[in-house]
Amino acid sequence: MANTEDTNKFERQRQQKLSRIKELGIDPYGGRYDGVEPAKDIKHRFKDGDDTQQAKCAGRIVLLRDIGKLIFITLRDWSGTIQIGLSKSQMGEQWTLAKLLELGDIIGAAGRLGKTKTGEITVWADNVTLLSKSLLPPPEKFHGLSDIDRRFRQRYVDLWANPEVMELFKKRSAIISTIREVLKDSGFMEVETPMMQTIPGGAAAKPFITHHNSLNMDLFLRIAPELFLKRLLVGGMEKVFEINRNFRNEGLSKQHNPEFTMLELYQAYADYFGMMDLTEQIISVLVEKYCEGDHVKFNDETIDFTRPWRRAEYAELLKEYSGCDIDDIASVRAKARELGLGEADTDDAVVINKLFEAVVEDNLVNPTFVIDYPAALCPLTKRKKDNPKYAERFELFIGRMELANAYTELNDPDVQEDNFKTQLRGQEESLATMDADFITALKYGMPPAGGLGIGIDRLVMILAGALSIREVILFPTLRKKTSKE
RNA sequence: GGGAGUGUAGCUCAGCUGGUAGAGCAACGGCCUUUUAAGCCGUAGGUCUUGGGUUCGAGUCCCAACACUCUCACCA
Repeated sequence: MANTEDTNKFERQRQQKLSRIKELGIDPYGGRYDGVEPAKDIKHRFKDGDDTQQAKCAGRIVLLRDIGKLIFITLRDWSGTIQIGLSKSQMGEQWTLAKLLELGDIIGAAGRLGKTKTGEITVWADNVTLLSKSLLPPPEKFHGLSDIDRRFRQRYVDLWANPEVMELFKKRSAIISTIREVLKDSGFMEVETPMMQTIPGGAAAKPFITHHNSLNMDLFLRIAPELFLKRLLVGGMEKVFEINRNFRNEGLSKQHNPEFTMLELYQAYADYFGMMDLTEQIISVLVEKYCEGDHVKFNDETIDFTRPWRRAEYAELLKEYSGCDIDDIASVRAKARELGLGEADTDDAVVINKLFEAVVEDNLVNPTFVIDYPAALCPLTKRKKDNPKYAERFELFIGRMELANAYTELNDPDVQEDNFKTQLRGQEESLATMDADFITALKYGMPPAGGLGIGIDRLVMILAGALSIREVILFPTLRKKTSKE
């Protein structure tokens, strides 16, 4: 791998160039460089035929064509690329430096803006500044860096060697900004609640444990912000949201990273139908803004975002895809057994849900709100008034992935306390660990409310066409490198 | 944790049924003032992930370890 003795021979060669540059009295690591214009803007403002135009830019050398007394450089900055032309006759003393430049170096260049014979907009530099000498060889110029492990470990190389990666993360950032705008325009306030909690609650997941020295106590990295955001409802914040990390100590997959970004929001006096409308609205805005049309390609399929999105009852979908009636628990168990889902010593609700996950979820390509979950699976959710077997909850599926989860929040402290005490068999982690202070908060009175969680990483995957969650997280969780370096 | 696959030059990859390692790019030395993955001539670069084994002989076959990928399990 990298950084072995073999690599060092390349590094040594570059070190020698570094020495020669220093001997010329040039600082190889530059400094402040003012007045730089993005490459994209330079190209955009270029007017053909006007040879009085000047330009100044800075970036990394990604291609270099040395034709003797003339050097063409493709410079990449944050906005794109632009060609720099260096000619011996125009550069004078700086020609020595020009000949020492190589792939990967970061330079600044200023001079006349013009075109070459072949029509390429070019900055004919009369001044070149070395801003940072690169000491390691860059990846292959055409294929870029494709070793997937190295791409994630050395994202700093991936980002400039593979421009589409940079574009993806710009898009991610823009998506999150848009979400914030939409919510703020709707009167929501952004808040931050503890990432380190003494009781990990709000979801069924194994937490990471850490320790605080001077308090001498264990803390848990949060698996969800839910119980704190609801405390804010009690406090009188009527529309709150948080976009931040959750941590779950579970397996990794194309859809699971141990730390992932969630939007959670709570709206007083709303319910899960209100959350459905809001979800559809937010995501539709994003599709409109960041996708071409409302039919989005994802994983060789087309997702149809045309509104309104399908709303289907949990029981109805279970019937549709498994043939089982949710109330006929014997047939549900039989089917689960048939599929090898392990239903012994497991509560009915858990078996039903295992079957649902095995049979239904993988079919939901177009946006689908699955509504009215079995109440036993939803300890933090208000039950349906007309049918208390079910809870006022939905999950949104897109592209066979669970993207959002929402419900009418339970605000009855007595029911909540009972739910906390109920432990379902077959479910390793309790859905809701007893949090006495949360019950106390509810006893002061929490307004009826709708709550919504949207998995931001998965949403970005859909909108950007990324098939793995690690493609949309800058530094995904990886195994520690033990061998070599 | 189970299963499948992959690991060869700095990078991207070839290497058939076992006979002692190749290309392109990058590098190094030349030539070249309008190139576009520039071109041409030349040079150098490898404990074929690691450790065992089979064999006269292993990049190639077998076993094990390590890493990565996919997949199943796990997973609001």
